[in-house]
Amino acid sequence: MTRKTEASLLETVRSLSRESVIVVRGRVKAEGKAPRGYEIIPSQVEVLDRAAQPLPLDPTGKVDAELDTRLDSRFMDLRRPVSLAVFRVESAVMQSLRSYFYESGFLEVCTPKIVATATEGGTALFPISYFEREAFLNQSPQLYKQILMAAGMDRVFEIGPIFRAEEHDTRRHLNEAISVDVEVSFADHNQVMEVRENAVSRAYQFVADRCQRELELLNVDLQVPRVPFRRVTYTEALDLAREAGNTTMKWGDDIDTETERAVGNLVGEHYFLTDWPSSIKPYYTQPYDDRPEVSKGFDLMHPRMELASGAERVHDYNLLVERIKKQGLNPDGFEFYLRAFRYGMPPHAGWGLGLGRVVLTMLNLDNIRDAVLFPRDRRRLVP
RNA sequence: GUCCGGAUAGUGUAGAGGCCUAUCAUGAAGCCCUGUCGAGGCUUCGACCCGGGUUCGACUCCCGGUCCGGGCGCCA
Repeated sequence: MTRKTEASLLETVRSLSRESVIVVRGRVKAEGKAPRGYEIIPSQVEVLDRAAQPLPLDPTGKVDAELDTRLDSRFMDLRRPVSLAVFRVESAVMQSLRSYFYESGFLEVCTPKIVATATEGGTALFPISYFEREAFLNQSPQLYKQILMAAGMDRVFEIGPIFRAEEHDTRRHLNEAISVDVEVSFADHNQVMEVRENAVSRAYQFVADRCQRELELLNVDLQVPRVPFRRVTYTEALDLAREAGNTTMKWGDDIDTETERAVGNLVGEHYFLTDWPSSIKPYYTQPYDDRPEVSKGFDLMHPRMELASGAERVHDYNLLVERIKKQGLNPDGFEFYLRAFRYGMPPHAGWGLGLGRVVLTMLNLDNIRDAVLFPRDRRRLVP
């Protein structure tokens, strides 16, 4: 290397701003003093793109940035290894879930996210303008998964977005989320609970095997939950919370945050909350034959929060119509859905799992926004 | 929605009526030093969210707004 080329190289390197994109050509040389044990003796340095200054946050992690600052400049935030690690883990979780479903004979499906009416009742939907009509963003693939059961697609799964226009403002809610949804024909609630605990346990194992560097960066000592997960009935959960003096709930109330947390602390690991009162579960949840006030609905719980809900579904047309009416909804609005129940609908069961919450609880993150690349909440619509 | 807390250089922070010409770190510019480190040293640059009020004097206190964080609610 001549002195002249060395001088021009030095000038190029000296003039570089931090985070500029370059190509270095040169000889790789072992060097004990270098941080990674080798150095590149450059013969050519090419500047592909010069980074502007100052940077919106410090990508080396030397100086912290608040979540809001990080989300405003997510592209820069993700250059921090700890931030990127979360999404490497998320990708591994999705890979594990997909491979598990494919191995188990599931079909992956895509259901529409633009829907005609607020058919499911209850939760608030985002209205959108659809040519000359009003339409909505779907809050769940629920009805479409069930229609596919009538189509003979006996085992389906979907990983896709769901939208909820609720004005909640917490560390565990977003207005757009990714839902992992499963529906299985000729299965009851117990069988799909097994699918779910296996899916979650395998995802943990996959991450433990494949993401050691990420877990280390994130300072997570990952415990793979063992199957079967504990089953706790709604009634037992209430009793547990009462004994601990941590609830004011009555049987039939929806479980509040305080009770949920109390039971989570007592159980201390993933568990299923089963046998919910029929009155607080949606119309498509199958009641027990011998005690219709109790349903075959279940939630998958992490000690910190709910991860997923599911149920054996009502497959009898008449019962379904009756339950829709009982919940104060108009069956006319459900015609596209109810039609699928008239010409031979197998019994079926399924569930939906919040991907962000799985990652959040797996990595013990503080805020769901940390587990989503570009989160959408009450106030944040960009980036 | 509601309650509590907060907003200071690009980023993260200290300061709680006059000690503020506002602290420290990081960063940027420059100089010096140096086979390795998040290198080091010195110099310089860069900030009090907005509007009103109280006061001789407001970054600091009061009122309103905006935005942020947390709890609860809502989340079939």
